[in-house]
Amino acid sequence: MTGARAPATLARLEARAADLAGHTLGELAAALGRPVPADLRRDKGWVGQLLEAALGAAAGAQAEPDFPHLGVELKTLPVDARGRPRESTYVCTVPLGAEAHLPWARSWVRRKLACVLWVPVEAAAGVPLARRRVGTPLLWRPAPAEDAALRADYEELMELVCRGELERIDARRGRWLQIRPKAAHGRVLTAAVGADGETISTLPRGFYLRAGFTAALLARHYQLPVT
DNA sequence: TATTGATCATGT
DNA sequence: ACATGATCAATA
Repeated sequence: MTGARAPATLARLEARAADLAGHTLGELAAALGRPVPADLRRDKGWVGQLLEAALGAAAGAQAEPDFPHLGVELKTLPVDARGRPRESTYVCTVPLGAEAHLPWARSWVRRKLACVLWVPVEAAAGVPLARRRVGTPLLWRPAPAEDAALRADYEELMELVCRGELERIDARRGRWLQIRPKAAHGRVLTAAVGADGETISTLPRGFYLRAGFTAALLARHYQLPVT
């Protein structure tokens, strides 16, 4: 078997995700008949894909949520021994053309983050991949304050994009939402609008949620210490 | 050690 | 080329 069937309801999805908590990636892989790579260096998406299969997410669907009928996006979250996120979370590509003018309410970012099933996965250095454990899942919808904070970042960043001032954007901008390169390698180019309205070629960028944002989400839900 | 900028695999 | 899934590795 390569994966489970998609849960019919939100309650079933949550229940299935809850059942995964406490199990190791090795156990999941064995149950699904998938080999465990020695490390993630050449297979960075392995953990996410394993959880997709275990939960019955639609595979290879583009520009669609992982569970289209439920409107739910699945995100695994690598966490340290204390349960705090180790990495930022990729959200989506930054629109550099006409889509760049979309207001927050209709933006790609907001759609992606409308309803997310976060699944923490142990990722402490030194713990072998097969022995890493899955944590307790969290189904999340942005609270009004979270939505407003993300909107502020989005508007600040996208204004620069719209003005053709992409060069002024680096990962330091944005309180919670940041923009960073997102490409197979540094020579990839995509079309964008320049400062004088002309078409230019530039490195594709992606929106990422800072680890501090996801840390706050988990802390609020699980009552972890906020250090 | 946290963060930024670069990169890996796969499918359409 | 761009979407999915992210982590790696150099730097601050």
